[in-house]
Amino acid sequence: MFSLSEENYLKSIYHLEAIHGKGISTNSIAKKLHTKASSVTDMIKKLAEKELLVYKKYQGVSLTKFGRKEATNIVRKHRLWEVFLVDKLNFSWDEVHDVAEQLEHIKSPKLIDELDVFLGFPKTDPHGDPIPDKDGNFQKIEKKLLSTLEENKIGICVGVNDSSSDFLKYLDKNNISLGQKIKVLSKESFDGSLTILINSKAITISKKISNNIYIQS
Amino acid sequence: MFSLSEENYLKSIYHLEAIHGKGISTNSIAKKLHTKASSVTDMIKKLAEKELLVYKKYQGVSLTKFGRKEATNIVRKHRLWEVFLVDKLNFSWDEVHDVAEQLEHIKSPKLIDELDVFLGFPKTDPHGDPIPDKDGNFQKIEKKLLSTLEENKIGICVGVNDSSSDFLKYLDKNNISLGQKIKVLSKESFDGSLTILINSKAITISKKISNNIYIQS
DNA sequence: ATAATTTTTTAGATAAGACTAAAATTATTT
DNA sequence: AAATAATTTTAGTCTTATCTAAAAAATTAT
Repeated sequence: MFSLSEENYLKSIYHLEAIHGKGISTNSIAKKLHTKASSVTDMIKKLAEKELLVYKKYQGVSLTKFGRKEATNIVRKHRLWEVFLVDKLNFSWDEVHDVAEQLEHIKSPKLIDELDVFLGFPKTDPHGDPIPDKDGNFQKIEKKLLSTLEENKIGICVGVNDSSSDFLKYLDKNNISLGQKIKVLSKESFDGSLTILINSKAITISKKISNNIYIQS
Repeated sequence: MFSLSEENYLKSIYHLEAIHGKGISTNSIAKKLHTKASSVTDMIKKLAEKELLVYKKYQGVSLTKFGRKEATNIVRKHRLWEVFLVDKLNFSWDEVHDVAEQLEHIKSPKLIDELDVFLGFPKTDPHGDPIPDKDGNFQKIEKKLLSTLEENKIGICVGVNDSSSDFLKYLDKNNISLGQKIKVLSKESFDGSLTILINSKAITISKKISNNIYIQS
């Protein structure tokens, strides 16, 4: 069993590896966890001791197989709870993160497996992210950034890159949700902004927005 | 917001007050929490500082109105989660305690109120204990110990005094569950053991058992 | 009413996890 | 290749919640 803090480090390193590959820097972990580099050094020593990751001074860390398994399980729990909150308790997708952040640390294998059954073995969470099964396996979702879609092409929104409440509320306001069809009407080369068609209504979104929406085309 | 430890102290003192009235001793709290008296003294000083309870050296403690409100809310959360586990996730009544003990500390008013809605505003938990509503009110359940029932009288099981897994499993084995009709066939005055009728089958139970079963008659 | 016992509190120590400040190492410039 | 900058680690401190051992107060027994 690992402490709440240890689990949060594991999860952060897992997410960082998903983006940057192996060899995660002390500073990047500190930034992600809103903590100080010195605190990170202390903790990664402990996690290395427990064989959850490999650490060499000044060289960053990489999760071991064991560490990745533990991290995946935390992600599984987080995402299943998110589905529960949205599907059963009327939470909207911008409200689930903080609560799931707490629920993911509850220790009970039966709880999470029964929750999985109860929810009907969902494959993705409310933001389109894949949910690992009991064994840690999950399907990679085919997706690309809306910002890479060409003019006059159509895509289906399948995920978001930013799960902050602010961003999600912006999407709600503009009727952008998972499964939504999006057509790129035009692309402004100067600032990368897009004019897109949603439910036969044209709106213009900034590059920053289109860089945080995943689509399938 | 209170820490996990603070919440556990509040809850324990709340339960002790329900049995023994005001003025809970340091030692009894220590026993309940499996901790040492000196640790309790430290903590109750802190809780008194926060006006959750009243404390005078060597005199024990009593919850303030504020402290009781907080404690009641933790109990509400614990019991609602127990209902969730049994009704929705196929837990049996002897499996819920440890998990609910963790879940009760999740901080999200929306979570618990939506859970209440989702469960259909249950009035009692799987052990027959009342669930406080949002405002902390709950109905007192009319009940007495099975051990006080006279020969040839009939009662309905409405609760248990001991929620340990061992005791609950014993009840399962003997088909004693909430709502079960129980008739006292005979009472042995020497050791207080009872012979009772359950589903037209007679069994004999010890005084210790009958002292932990609540009935309505 | 005094002695013995039990309970409670105080004092000082420990572990986890965070912090600041300074030192060590690595990376980047010029 | 040396100087500067950035990153990482170390050393020492703090807080929370625990503990043990000893002192103080309250209770019980003689």
